[in-house]
Order: sequence, then structure tokens, then C-alpha cells
Amino acid sequence: MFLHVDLDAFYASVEQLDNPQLKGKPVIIGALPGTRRGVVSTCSYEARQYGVHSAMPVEAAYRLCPQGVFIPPRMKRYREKSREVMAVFYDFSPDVQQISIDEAFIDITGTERLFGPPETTARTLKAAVREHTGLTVSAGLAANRYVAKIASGMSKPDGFCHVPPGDEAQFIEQLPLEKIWGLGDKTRKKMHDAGLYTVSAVKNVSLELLEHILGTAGAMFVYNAVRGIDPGICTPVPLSRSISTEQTYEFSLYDRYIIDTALMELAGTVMFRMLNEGWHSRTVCVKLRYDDFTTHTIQETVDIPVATEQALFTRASRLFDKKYTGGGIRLLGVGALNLEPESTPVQQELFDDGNKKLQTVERTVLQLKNKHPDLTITKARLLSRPETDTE
DNA sequence: TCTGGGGTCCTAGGACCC
DNA sequence: TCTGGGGTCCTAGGACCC
Repeated sequence: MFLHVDLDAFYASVEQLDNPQLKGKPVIIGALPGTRRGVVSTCSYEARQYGVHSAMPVEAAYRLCPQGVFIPPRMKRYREKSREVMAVFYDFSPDVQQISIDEAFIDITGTERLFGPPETTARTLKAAVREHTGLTVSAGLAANRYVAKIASGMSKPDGFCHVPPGDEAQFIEQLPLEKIWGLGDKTRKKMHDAGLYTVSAVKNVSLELLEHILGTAGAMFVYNAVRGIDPGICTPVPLSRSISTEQTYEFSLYDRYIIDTALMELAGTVMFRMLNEGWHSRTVCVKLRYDDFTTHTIQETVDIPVATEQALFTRASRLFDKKYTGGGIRLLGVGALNLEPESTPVQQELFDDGNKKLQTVERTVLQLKNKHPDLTITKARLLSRPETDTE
């Protein structure tokens, strides 16, 4: 049996917990009103009553709910709180699979002797989370992860939904297509275009026809999902890893020097994480989004992993040049793909052209940053930009 | 409502090799 | 000569999720 547990309006709830005056008020986490190009990250249930929701531009949220309390995210605090919650989960099972900052799957198979029947375990766990962290969760209980995941979303907030073994198909059948996890706007539109509007309609269609509409992988996914069979969306071990960062600018970028400065900053962020987490990468990626929202990416794989911030920046800048066709840029991103553990043996450069020295400098700075988190060490060129705390 | 940021996975095509 | 099939790696874009 699997539990899927999901924290209710997580960021907003943490703010209300840390500042009890916010309890019962519409709390909106995201960019502050007046910020161009900012969106809502999470909002409290009080704010949802005004029609505010995640991913909505903050300006729209402000129009709907001007009395709302707008708060920029404090990711460090949320991560801390997330760890507390996960620790409670581990009290119930060694098999906890965290899938985002605010949700996890917990395999509670064979824990009856300790905690009683699964339903009782679920309720005990909900109470334990509340007692130890002050937060409420919604839980879904089912014989597979996929159904548990959908079940947890059924009775938010502070909800619990149990789908007994054998009832999976029946449970899924009565849901609107919007509730099918993994089936987004674009795919739903394709289904509609094919005349399919309900789960049972989709079930009546052959796998071959689905393949025609969605392609092989998509068809297989939907075919299983609508039958309550786990389509295997949550692979326990991810096949690849990447680290990336991106930034939407309030005012679009045109100037080449400013663009390079921005790329340098992004490269710094990515390299900092890569070194800290002990990864290597041979593939660098640059993302650019123009004013008209068209988005392009360009990536390049090399034989020798990128070892320094400087090298990452140089590659990023070159890739940018290759792709850029002129015009205003609202977003820039830099990423490292196909990450491998640092210990993976790699082809070494035959001659040291100053890289070693640079690497030493950068690693020293990294150690300083880690030792003194409050200390800001940065390139002079990046000085004018304020520090931000975003995910 | 002019649309964030960090991720993963899939697809289709191309290069290259045997 | 106008051409097979399998396999791997890489690339760009797109869909989706929280």
C-alpha cells in the first residue's frame, strides 16, 4: 500500500505558521505587486476564494485581491520545513520517495504490526505531521502510487482519500479528464479534437487509435492511467540529472555587454551548485526567450567536463552568439545537463593552460561562501545586482 | 491574465560507425 | 552503383509537473 502525502498550500502555510497574524488571511507568495513579469507561486486557501491561483501574474492577483498579504518566497525556510516533514514520514516507513519540496510517496506495505491497518496509519501520520511541524497535509491511500497521487488531491486541504484495492478503475472512471495526472492542456486538447471528453470515452478507444493521437509513449501512459494502472510516472531512480538556472528580466535585454554580464551571473550560480553537490558535466545549455515569448535552446556536448565558472561562462556566451538573431530578450538561462558524479573518470587535458589555478581560486571562494553564508563574494562586474532568494 | 523557475521525459532527425 | 539495418550519441523543441 502506498500513501501520497501533499502539504496544503505549503509556502503560504509556512508563512502563516511563522507569523500567526497571517492566519485566516489571504496570503499570496510570489513576486510583489508592482513587479513586472512576476507570478504567484502559492497562495493560501483564503486567497483562492478570490480566484487567485498559482502561476497567475501578480498584477492580476492584486486586482482580484488587493487586501491580500503579498510575500516574496523564502526558499531556505521552506526547505528547512520540508525536511522536518520528511523526517516525520521516515518514522512511518524507511521507503519514502520525495518527489518535490512538498510531497512524497510512502510505501507502508507491511507496517500493520507497528501502526495498524493502512487507514489508521494514514490518519496517525497526518496527526503526527501536524503535531511535529504545525502543518496540515492531504493524503491519498491506494495500492499503487499513481492512484494514491490522484487520491490525495481529492479532498484538499487537510484531506484523506482511500481507494481500496480493486476499486482503482472505478475511482478513475468517475473523474473529469482534468484530474488525470500527466495529462495537461495540450494533450487534453488533442483528446477533445478526437472527440474524447471523458475517462470512459478514452477507455473505449483502442491502444492503436490512442497511438495515432498521442504517439507511442503518450498512448501507453494514458491507456494505463485511465484504467487505474500505474503508468510508471515516478521512476524511483531518475535516469539523468541537470542543474539549471534562468531569469526573466523586468525589462528586456538588448545590450551585449549586459547580456554577457547576465550570462556570467547565471553561469556562476550553476557552477556553484555543481561544485557543491559534486557533479561534472560535459553538456552546456543556453536558453533564450524573446519579447514575443518564443523560446529557443542550444546545447553542446564536449569531451572534457566544464571545470570552472569561467569556462562555463565562455561556452554559454558562445552558444548564445550562435543562436541569437537579435531583438529584446526577456529571459536567459544557463544549464548543465547529463550530470555525472565528480568521481567519474574523465579524459584529462594534456596541458594545463592555467585552468588549475583558476579552479583553485574558484574552489577557495566556494569554501569561503560555504563557511560564511552571510558573506557575499562576487565578481566586481556583478556587483550592482541585489541578492535574491528564489528557487 | 502578456505568461516564474527548477526540473524530467519524449520525439524526431542527424551524424557516425559497423 | 543510389543503397540495408542496427546501434549510439547528440540536438532542439515540446509537454508536463510543482
